[in-house]
Amino acid sequence: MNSDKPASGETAAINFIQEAINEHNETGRFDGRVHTRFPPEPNGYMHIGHAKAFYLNYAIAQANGGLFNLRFDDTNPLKEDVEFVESIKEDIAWMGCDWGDRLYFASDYFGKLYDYAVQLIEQGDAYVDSQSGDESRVGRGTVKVAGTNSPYRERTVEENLDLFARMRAGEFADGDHVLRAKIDMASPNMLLRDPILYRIRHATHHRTGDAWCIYPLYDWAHGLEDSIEGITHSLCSLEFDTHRPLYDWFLDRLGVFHPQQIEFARLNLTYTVMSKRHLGRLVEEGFVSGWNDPRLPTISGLRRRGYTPAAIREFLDRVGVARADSTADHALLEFCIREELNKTAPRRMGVLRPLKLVITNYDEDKIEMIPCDNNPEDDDAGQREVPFGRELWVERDDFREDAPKKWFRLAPGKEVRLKHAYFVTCDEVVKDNAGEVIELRCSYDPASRGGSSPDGRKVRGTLHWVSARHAVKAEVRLYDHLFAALVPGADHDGDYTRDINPESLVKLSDARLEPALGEIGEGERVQFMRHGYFCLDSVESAPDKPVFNRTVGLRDSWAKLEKKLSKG
RNA sequence: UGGGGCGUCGACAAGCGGUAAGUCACAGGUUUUUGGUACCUGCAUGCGGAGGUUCGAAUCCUCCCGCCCCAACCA
Repeated sequence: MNSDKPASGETAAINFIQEAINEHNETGRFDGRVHTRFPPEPNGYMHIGHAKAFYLNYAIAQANGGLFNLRFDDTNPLKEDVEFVESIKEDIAWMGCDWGDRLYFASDYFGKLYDYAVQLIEQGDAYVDSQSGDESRVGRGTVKVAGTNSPYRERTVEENLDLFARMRAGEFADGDHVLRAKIDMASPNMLLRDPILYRIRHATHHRTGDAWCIYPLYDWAHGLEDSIEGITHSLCSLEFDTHRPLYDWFLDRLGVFHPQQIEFARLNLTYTVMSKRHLGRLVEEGFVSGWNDPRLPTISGLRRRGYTPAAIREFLDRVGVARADSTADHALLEFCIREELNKTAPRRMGVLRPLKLVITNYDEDKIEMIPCDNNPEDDDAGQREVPFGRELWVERDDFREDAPKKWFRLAPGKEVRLKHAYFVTCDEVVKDNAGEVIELRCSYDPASRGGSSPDGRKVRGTLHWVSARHAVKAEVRLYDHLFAALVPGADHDGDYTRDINPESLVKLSDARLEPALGEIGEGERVQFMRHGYFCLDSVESAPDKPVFNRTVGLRDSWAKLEKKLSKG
């Protein structure tokens, strides 16, 4: 499960979509063929909710020996841009979803779509409407009141053909006319009240330039895009359920290949927001540093944070696919990345908030190279040698002047184990004028080298450490939920920015790391022992000033225990 | 004149008339040179509610309640 590509057996347990496919295979509806697609609009960055959609499409195709297309649904030149095309491709590929040579654009079908529209007009199934936007809005009625027919609804086929050709030729201004399907203005399904197929937009398209000044709308274009590509199963999110009758109507009227649209519930996650619009606002208003801010659920953010494609896929597999609105627990995502990194990430020692520890009975100039296991979970990971000397950095949080109950770590007079090295006992606490502890003076037991004593005495606490003389200085960034609320905005009338967690990013600029961490490469993931999993920040890290991101912390049962003790 | 979708443990989610899987979370314990990991145990007499059909109902029927989506020339 650690490869970049999903294993074939990895795909999720059978779900209702696979059941539908099984049924189609039995009846021979698609001749046993399974062909899916992911149709993003290039107007923003991909987030983990999109990942659910494209991974589902990809996995379903894989599981059935089928094909998966990537198709950009670029029918609205006002909102779309090539910048997004590239980032979307990068994110989908990174997730291991391979579209082979099947990269398509809805804009490639503009000519065919136009011809189909002409066919519809000729059949008497579409007409040019010349009402203003306001008029047609009023005419559509409301959810409880039937709409009324447009005064232009009964134009002749010839007139419609002429007007439509002139729309395409650029004879009219934006908004002068639209092409509408002639369905039923009284339908209880609002979408069937003569939906608009084309609007006039004198805008330059990022791919077709100025070749067109009329652009198709989603409902008209989407089913045909699927049909043209021979898609068998058109998977989309729940809100398109009411669009399905329209999807079917166009395909039936045109008599073309007819894929099956199937809707599933989109992914929501606790402690975050998940829509391009909401994420975009966070970026634009500076609540985060960009679309790839490590606190965002964007694919680029998760990547920068240190998440792996396999862990995200595992998460998606565990969440499953169903039709009920749901909000997955963010803790499950964290579980998945911990599960993988525990098995794969080399262990290293890093002191985040340094406190000097001096071993008074250790020779001033002596340096020992201490062999340390790279990963107790992986027998093949081997060992590395870490320099040890008289002056060390240890974690400030690992010392308490007044040790609480069940405290296993450093305190005056207490003995602890320095991981892989020696037992040390805290003899003296040195403070500055302000009363701040600035140094611990300890003595070590030379017989305890390697971390165990020949007399067999037990030491409960094991601490990580870094030789002061060899330490690499670095900045470390600790991340927490971007929002403090389970469902951001729920208690503030939807204004999720009011639930922003002020401590979602903590920068520690004075961390001291073992030498091996000075040579780590981008994309490598390590465990800082007793802290969590970290990687180099791909944006702001520099060779002379490394910056590490915490992907996720280790479980901290001491923190829980202490909380309980202080309450009890 | 409204239409559509959905309600099974704190969160996901199996279940498809034969007597409530699993995972995360949570709680307790064992092991431990990471208070990590691993392992063990516990966690729905109950399936939104009320009736009904049946030997038997989360599964079928009826009514009710709740939540989500639809009135962009967005997707």
